[in-house]
Amino acid sequence: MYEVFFSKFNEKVQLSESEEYAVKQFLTPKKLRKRQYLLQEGDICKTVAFIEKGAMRSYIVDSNGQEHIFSFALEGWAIGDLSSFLTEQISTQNIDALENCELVLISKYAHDQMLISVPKYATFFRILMTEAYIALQKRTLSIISMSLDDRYKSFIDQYPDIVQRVPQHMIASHMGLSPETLSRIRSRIGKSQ
Amino acid sequence: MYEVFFSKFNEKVQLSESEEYAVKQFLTPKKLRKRQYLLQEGDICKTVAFIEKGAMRSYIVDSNGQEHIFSFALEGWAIGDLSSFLTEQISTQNIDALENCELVLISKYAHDQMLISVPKYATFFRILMTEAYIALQKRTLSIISMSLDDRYKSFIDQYPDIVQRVPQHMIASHMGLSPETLSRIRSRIGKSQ
DNA sequence: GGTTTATCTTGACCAAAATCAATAGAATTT
DNA sequence: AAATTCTATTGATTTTGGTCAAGATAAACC
Repeated sequence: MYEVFFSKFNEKVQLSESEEYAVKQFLTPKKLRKRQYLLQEGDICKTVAFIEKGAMRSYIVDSNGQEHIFSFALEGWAIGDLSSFLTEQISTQNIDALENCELVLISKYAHDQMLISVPKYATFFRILMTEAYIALQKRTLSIISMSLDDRYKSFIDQYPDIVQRVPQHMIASHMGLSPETLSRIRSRIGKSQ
Repeated sequence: MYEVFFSKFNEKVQLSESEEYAVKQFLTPKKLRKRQYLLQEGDICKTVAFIEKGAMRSYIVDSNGQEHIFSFALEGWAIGDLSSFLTEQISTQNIDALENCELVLISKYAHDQMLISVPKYATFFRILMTEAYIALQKRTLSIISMSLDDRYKSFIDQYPDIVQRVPQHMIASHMGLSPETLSRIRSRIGKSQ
């Protein structure tokens, strides 16, 4: 149990047996069926979810009722509304399962406790946070500086597994485009993948 | 010296006198004249800069030679190419001063040392990192889901000081727009500010 | 197995932003 | 003080992506 989680953890910060045991006490397993919600807007994000198996997404709904996907997450990734989780304010995001999922949940209480009592958790969290920031920075740079064709090419290059497992119109939504436009981009660049 | 830096630090994590002294040993003051570079693309980002006074920006240049501003930073903010800083790979970003600046520099060596020897620095860095991520997430959400008018309104609302101190065409660049389009947005919404 | 629903593509048309160009006022430089 | 550079606005035109609509295929559901 928790194989993917601890393999990721040990890849970033090496844990001893006893440390691993200590962390384990704070974790909760959870299964989610496809289309089930982990978080709905208006609620407070009470847990961060680490994905052992499956695929999830987070999205917001704008004033016209249109969905906009903020992020995808596959095995080995974490998902949650960090802003709501840390401040305990209500969230504007929705998070649901794109496939049946096996998750490892970390509650706010568990998170706060581990930050205090398991120094390596603080390190692990800092590293994940930094990596997430760098990835988001890269995405922002590509939005403000690249052509749509290049943005899509770089996306399939960086996340081929997402392209394979997620419907195309959701990738369009993630890029801030209409499905029709993404379809035309693909035909322009030769439907690679 | 370092007033703004330590006031920010203590706001996030309270330091004792001796801890403050320990941190001080790792800091380097630096003044930059307007238009001077802190980092040029092709170089490795060797320091993170904390701004005591002045204004800076980071930007990338695309394949057509066009500049795209990634971020602004004023007093109390930090700036640097985190990806290059942490991995010690060459940077694609340029960082320069928009006004004469007084900076506090933290080198990679100082950063690594403090992470090990000053636990509260690790906490401080984790908190800054988390806040930066949340801000960038908010920006990304606004890009994929809001109208340009609303994005600009929310920008002047959130960063009135930047709007006042930075030329309009740079704000257009930061939003990924042409200067003409931003000018037209302003005339549409009534030139607020 | 057959129906319904989801997904993707393509075309026609429309709306929005980019580009090109000209102007004018501010701010810097010399 | 004059000249130069930077900045912002406005108009005309072009380009790009969005919207609407129809059709085709594939997948999920009963």
